[in-house]
Order: sequence, then C-alpha cells, then structure tokens
Amino acid sequence: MIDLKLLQKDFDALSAKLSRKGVDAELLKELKQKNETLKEAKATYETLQAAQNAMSKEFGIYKQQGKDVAELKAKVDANKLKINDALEAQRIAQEALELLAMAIPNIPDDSVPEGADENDNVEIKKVLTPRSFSFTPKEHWELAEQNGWIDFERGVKLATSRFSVLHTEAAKIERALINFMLDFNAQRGFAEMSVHAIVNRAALEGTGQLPKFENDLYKLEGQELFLIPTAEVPLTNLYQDEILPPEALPILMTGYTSCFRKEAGAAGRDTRGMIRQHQFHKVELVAITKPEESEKVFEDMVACASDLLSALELPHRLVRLCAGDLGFGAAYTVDLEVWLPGQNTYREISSVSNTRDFQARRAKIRYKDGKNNTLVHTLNGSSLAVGRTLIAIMENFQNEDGSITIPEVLKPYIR
RNA sequence: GGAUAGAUGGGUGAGUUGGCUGAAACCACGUCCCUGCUAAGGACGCGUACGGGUAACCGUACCGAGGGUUCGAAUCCCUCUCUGUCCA
Repeated sequence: MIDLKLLQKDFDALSAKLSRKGVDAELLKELKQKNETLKEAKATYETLQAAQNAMSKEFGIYKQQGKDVAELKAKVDANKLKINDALEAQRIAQEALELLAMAIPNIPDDSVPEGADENDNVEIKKVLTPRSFSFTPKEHWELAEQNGWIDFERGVKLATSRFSVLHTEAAKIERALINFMLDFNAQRGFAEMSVHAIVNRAALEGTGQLPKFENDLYKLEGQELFLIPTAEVPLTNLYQDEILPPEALPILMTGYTSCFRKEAGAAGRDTRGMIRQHQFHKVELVAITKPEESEKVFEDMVACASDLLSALELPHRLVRLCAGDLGFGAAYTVDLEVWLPGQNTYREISSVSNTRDFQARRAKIRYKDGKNNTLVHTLNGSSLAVGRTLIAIMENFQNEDGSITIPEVLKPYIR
C-alpha cells in the first residue's frame, strides 16, 4: 500500500509518479478524498465516544454515591444514538478507502525508465556471449521429444493444458538444479527455508496479490486458502505483523517451492513447450532489510541470480523494467533474460524487485529503529525459475545429433 | 471423532460477584545514581495503531478473532479459530 500521508502532503508529485504506472489522477483524487472523509468520520466518532466514556465514568460515581441517574441516562442514551450513526459512517468510509487503497500499485522509483510495456524495457548489460552453432539449433520441445525428456501429452491427460511431466534424465536435472541453486544462494548468505504452498488471504494481501489479482490464483474449494503463485508470499509473510529487533536485519532467505498460476491473462501465449505452466518450480530469494540498505541488497540479489546463470554457463542479459511493465508491488525491477538459441531470443528467467515499504505497510512488518517502529523494506527475486533453466540448458547445450551436454557445475549433483 | 481446560503486554503471570485496570507483580530491557570488583543496591522509564498538538501531552481503539447485552466488558452471552490434556 502506498503511504497515504504522502498522498495528503504532496499530491501532485505522487500523482505524476503513479501516472507512469498507468494510475489515473482521478483515482488518486478519489483516494485522497476518501482518506479525508475517513479522518473526519473518525474525529466525529472519537469526540462522541470521548463524551460517552466520560459520562459512563460519572455514571459509576453516581451509582456509588446513590444519586439519581435518570437524567444522566437520558443524556447518555441520546449520545449513544449519535455514536451509532458516527460509527456506521466511519465503517463505510474505512471500507471504501481500503478497497481503493489496496488496489493502487506501488510508486515507481525515479530511476525507472519511461515506457508502456516490455518493448520499452532498457537493457543494462549482456553477460556471456551466446555460442555460435554450426547447425540450426532446435527449440526445447523438439529436443524434449527427441530425448524423451518432457511428456506434454500425459501431463495434459492428468490435469489440463499447461501441465507436463519430466522423464528420468530431465527429472534428475531438475532436482540437481534445485539443489545447486539452493546451495549457491546459501553461499551468498541466504538461509534455506522450506515453506508450504498453501496460504491464507491475509498473506496474499500482505504481498499484494490480493485483492486485485484473485483471478490468477488457485483457491481451495470452500476455504479461504490459496495455492501460492510464488514463494515470495510465504517467505515475506513469515514476519507479518511483527516488530523485528534491528540486529535481526537484514533477513536473507531462499526457498524452493512449486508455484501455481492460472495464467488467466495469458491465453494463447507460449502454448507450445514448457515456458508457461500452471505449476512450476522456482527457487526464490527474499530479503527483509532496513530502508537504507535495501538498495545494496537489491544489487546483491541481482548479482546472485546473474552469477548463478554464469555458473551454469548460460548467456543472459539484465534488463531494467520500464514503468509500464513494472509489477504491482515493485518500486523498481531488474529482469534477467536467458538466451534461448532455439527461439533465437532472450526470455525472462528471473525477476528481482525492491518493493520498498509497499509490502511492509500491508503486512505490518516493522523494526525497532531506536525508539520508533519503522517499516522495513522487502525484496524478492527468482533464483531461478527451474523449468525455464532446464529449457535454457537444453537449448544452449544441445549437440548436432540432438543430445544434450550437462553443464559442468551440475555434474556433481547428478547421480 | 468424543470429553475437558485454556487463549491477557518482550517473557512468566494476576485480574472473570461488569466501572477506580491499558491492564498488578516478577523477570527481561533502557537511562541515570550509588558502589567499587568477581558481584550487588537504588531511582525512573518501558505495548501497538490511528488522530490532534511546535512540544509537554491529549483523544480513540486493541486483553485469540468476530458479533451481542449494557450508560459502561479483559470480565456476561453467542459464533469461529487455535493450543494443551484425557478418551476412542
């Protein structure tokens, strides 16, 4: 959630920043209006309630002294009616404000480039040079079929489209990748965590998936529980509604989970192959930091993901997301795109974001900053999407006969 | 699944014939004082959120969650969640 005080104080500046993310100024005006309405409603209610509390106190004294309370009771009863109205008005104002405020995305950082969609993203740098092939490199699904690595048909049979099953060698590589990634991240100081894949509404509100993106989530029948779309949700919300001691920060975590997404808005995109699945595996990085150190931790996380790709000998590039392509909760984001020779293009394999205090405000994660409680900064990044890493290995390490070489660093992990 | 007990501040833990308890006491923690050496004594402070005020401070809300009764609820009633113990 954005800082409503900022909205009251410096509306024009905030509005200008959020318009880059496609937020209409009218919507913000409405938000500001609703915030003011709530403040007034609260003030009214609290004044009345203060009077009521004072009278109630008097009431007790009257009773003790055996005085007649009839007159006082009449006054108190009359006030009560006003309180009920005021309380109702406050409740309505509160709901209206929250409904709107929870749907406003984070403020993009000034460093975020202008732009509408992924075509306006800005490349920062390329890492490793794609190898040149003496033959035409195949796409991963051809290789998958030829090697018998991925069973798309049976995956669909078991569930529905966008599901697939890995066979023998590919399954082993997947497991090796997960282990390799977790070990790699641990060496960079990220503590390995094993979290569950089912969370409640509060957790998803904390990280910003709800209330706005309920359509993208798998919800459990008859329960207020959802399958996680990313480990960012359980990892970040671990500290929901807590006040952390300053010496606990930064908290650096890594965790492997399955991720579940309906991909509601992606009909027709990447239908072929294993790029976009309803259930996929991902190793995630999450950091909880003091505000002043989030910038540095962000750079560390980007470096971690990039170095991981380099260790796997996968050519990739770093891309700064433009305002229009930025996610809901991110103040700024760097995507890592891996080279896919079969597709002859770079494809997203990791996304690292600093949400600053956006999630912290929603999830109420603070730390003791001397005498004050200050909102922390939260960051998240994939390191990496496992399925896409497998694809990248297949395409980059393919040989002319269709066989696939295993990257050196993975060999110790495969038995 | 059945029976039963319980859920209070950083921790332990009072308070349940409704009002003087936002919450005793102890511990932990912080600042200061004293003392001076293998450890101790004293004073004060010490929950969170929101709103108002330059500030001291004031107001409102919160004793698992939600609702109800009442002029007034941590204390009474209802629903839910979770935990302990015992029985299947």
